[in-house]
Amino acid sequence: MAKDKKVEQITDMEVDFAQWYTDICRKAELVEYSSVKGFTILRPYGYAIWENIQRIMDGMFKKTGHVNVAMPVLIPESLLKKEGELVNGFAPEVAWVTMGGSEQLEERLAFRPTSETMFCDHWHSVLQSYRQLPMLYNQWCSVIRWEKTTRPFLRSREFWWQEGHTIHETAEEAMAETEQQLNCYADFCENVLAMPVVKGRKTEKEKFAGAEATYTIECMMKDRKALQSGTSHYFGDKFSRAYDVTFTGRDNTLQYPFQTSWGSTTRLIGAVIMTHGDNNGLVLPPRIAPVQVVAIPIAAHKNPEVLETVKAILEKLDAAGIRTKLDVSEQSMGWKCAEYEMRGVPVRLELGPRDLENGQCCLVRRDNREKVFAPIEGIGESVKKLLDDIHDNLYAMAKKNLEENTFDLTTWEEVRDMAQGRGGFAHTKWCGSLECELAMKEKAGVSSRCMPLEQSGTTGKCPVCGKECTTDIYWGVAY
RNA sequence: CGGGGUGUGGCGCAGUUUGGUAGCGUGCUUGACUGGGGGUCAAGAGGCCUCGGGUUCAAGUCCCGACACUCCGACCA
Repeated sequence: MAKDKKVEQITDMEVDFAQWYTDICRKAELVEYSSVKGFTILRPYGYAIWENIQRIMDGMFKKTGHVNVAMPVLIPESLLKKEGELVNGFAPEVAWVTMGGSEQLEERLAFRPTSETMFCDHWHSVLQSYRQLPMLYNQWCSVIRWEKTTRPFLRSREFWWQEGHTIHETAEEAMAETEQQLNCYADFCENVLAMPVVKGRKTEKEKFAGAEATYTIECMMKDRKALQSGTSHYFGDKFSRAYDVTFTGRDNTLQYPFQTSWGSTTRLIGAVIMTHGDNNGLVLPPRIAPVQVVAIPIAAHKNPEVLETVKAILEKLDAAGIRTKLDVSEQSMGWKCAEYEMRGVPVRLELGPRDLENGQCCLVRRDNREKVFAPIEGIGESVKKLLDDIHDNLYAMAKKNLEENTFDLTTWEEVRDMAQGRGGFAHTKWCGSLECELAMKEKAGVSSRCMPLEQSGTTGKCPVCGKECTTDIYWGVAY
């Protein structure tokens, strides 16, 4: 069939999931490789998705009192090195500036891999009193980490993100902030990206360099691998002490503030691709889709009324706050259908002479390709509802994938068999030892994803050493 | 950083085994016909064959060396 022609350009996900992913990134024109390895160009369509993510997430941050700032991109080596764990954690992947013009620099400067140090340095100079706390900062920027191997959105040497950094008077406040922002990410993923998440805490081995506790949201991709999609860290007063950030407290003593940081990145776009995409291409959750409805007039040359009506409909949709696009190009019907499916546009609106007579238009949804005819009267409301239905259905399908591929297991052999088979998340008990965690990697081929915030409270046996323990934990193969 | 794969018009590839004028599909341009799922025909434009050495009368093809992309590991968001 001719309709499958375009599809042939995208490798089937069952044949080669990695190739399928790369095909979508390129063919849907989200990214292009640049001339520097690991540095990708976000093309207009890909960047438009990121802009929608930014706009919505930024609104959520601001609702909880956060303000945006912009920190320098370069960090002096001496500043970066003040906190040992952070340095050790990031040392292998820092890129350095050593020349200024033709002069060798006195001290080399790091491209920021993350900005904790810059924020601390700044707070050191501006913080004086408890009355200034909390400071709830965020910045949208890119960071550089010299990764060994790279993939669009999932792992690149430069990536775009937001990093929130906050300082608080008390440990309790900071811990509450850490949790609040983790929940913010979870809400965003579920309500905006239609991706269910597992919320939990990272093990000592997996936590952020320098953090006292790292929390994460883990998502399951269609190949049943795990993708960490956002993280929130509690630092205690570790960095404050290392960077000498102090304030005078209510009792007139000098104190160290308690700190958090939290981040999410353009990797979210990769998560969306691998959560909702199919063999026809990208499937975008309506709330971040740059184009929510694409209108295709049919046989418009035969009857000028067709185009007029389509334009009138689009005006109504625009008025209802729906992002639309009109395609009057000379391409054939089939071409347009395949094209917008590949680009993941949630709804295609078709209107031809036949529909004109019936006072209706044809709506085709991307998620399940279902066709419905809707009266032109009240089109704004019906499309709005359709977009919500698509969101709900995408969420339900992703939830099903997560639930059907999460298994309660008791031995490492079972976990190994699962990981080497179809894959998925293994839910087990864990004694808490690094030895057993490493053994799971070594013997079962999985890494710990997180200890879920909702712990069952039951007692069971560690799948490696067999010791009685209570901690619930998820394992999986991760990106 | 270890192991594979691939570099040829914009994109996807053949040609490399056995050296001998640079090919195909698609896309692009122009025109006509079409038009409810990648339509038909015609005429065109477009190539330091990744880069650098070497062998040869002659290299896309053989030899040596770089580089890039990509996949699988290890590491990370």
